[in-house]
Amino acid sequence: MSMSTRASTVRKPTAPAAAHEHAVPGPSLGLSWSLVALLREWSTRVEAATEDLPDGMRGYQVLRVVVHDAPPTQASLAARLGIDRTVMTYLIDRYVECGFVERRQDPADRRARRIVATARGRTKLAEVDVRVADAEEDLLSGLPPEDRVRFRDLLERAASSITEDDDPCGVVARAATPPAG
Amino acid sequence: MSMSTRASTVRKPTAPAAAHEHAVPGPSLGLSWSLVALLREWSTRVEAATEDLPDGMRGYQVLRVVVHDAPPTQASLAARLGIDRTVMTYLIDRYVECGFVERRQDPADRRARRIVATARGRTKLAEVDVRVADAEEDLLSGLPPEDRVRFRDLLERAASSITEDDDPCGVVARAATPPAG
DNA sequence: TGATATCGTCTGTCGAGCAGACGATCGCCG
DNA sequence: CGGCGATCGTCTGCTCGACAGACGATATCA
Repeated sequence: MSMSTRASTVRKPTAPAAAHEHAVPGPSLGLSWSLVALLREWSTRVEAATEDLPDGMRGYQVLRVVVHDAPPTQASLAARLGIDRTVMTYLIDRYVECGFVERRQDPADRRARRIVATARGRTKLAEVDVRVADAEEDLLSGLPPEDRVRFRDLLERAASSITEDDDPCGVVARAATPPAG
Repeated sequence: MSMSTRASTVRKPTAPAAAHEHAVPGPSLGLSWSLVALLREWSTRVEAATEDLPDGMRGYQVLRVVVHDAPPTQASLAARLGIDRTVMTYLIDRYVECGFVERRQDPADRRARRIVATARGRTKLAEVDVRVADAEEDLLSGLPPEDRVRFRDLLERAASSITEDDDPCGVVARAATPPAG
């Protein structure tokens, strides 16, 4: 769908815990506001939970994919997570340094490097996973348990519906439709 | 809670729509993944919807507060949205240039400038609001309408529970607390 | 009145992301 | 077999945004 390079400038809001204004707008400033608020808090917490991992949350996402998927190449990782290749290079560098992953020549394509997780990397991920899950549960502590479950479910469905739509051929095509038919 | 300056590095993932790997991990990579995915798509779309506003989505948030609240000072705006004061300065600058807002001396405190929206600013906001709402609705198009409503509701409740918990004194204090000692 | 804190502004520095070029390798096609 | 374009990972240089710090103006308190 090629949103072009346009969208940028969304950098993380810094949030140095500075606010504390008494002029809280109160309720319902729209979906945007809720999402932004939730996101800010979420990223703060997850960032804290992943602080001993290189590149914080982003590195966490990378490690996650590396561990759960078949050893991906740097390019596929980059594409999947929306990270630049050049960035992926030194991101992986740091993970190699820490002994969390290894670069291996793909015997089938000697240009590519397969990124595989070390035992240490897996252990670390498991550990951080717990902290992250914890932080997330904490994040939703304002909701009664049943609603949390519902929320997670809806969120997941919404997200998966997106990642599928990502490809214009997507949902339909995957069955048996010739592209642009 | 003072997360210190630590949490950074969360910059927006670029998302040049490059992926299209067939190795979609399938279901349930956790809340993180869903949130990240949803967020990425959301910010791409909202960014597009707010592209003719200075500073994109962030500027949009600012304008929103300016229009809906009593004229805030730059400092309160900055604190509220987690933006640095020095950044807020030139952000407002641009909005003044565009004629969307005005700076007015606060008669009660001549250091502070009250940011007030112009008629033009209000109009523009209304226009962008529609586009954003549109984009958001589009974002959830993968969910049946009833679920969208439920999702919005849950999201909003989760968010508001957070912004209140934000300040430990928060809800209670808002009644009658002297400003910062 | 003087001391201290806050508001908004300006300047300098730092770091991250991105474009572009490069060597190595693949795959294709003649 | 040998050339040709494309791709992978890397490196380099540039650009842009965030943040620290200093500054004048003003408020507040002693």
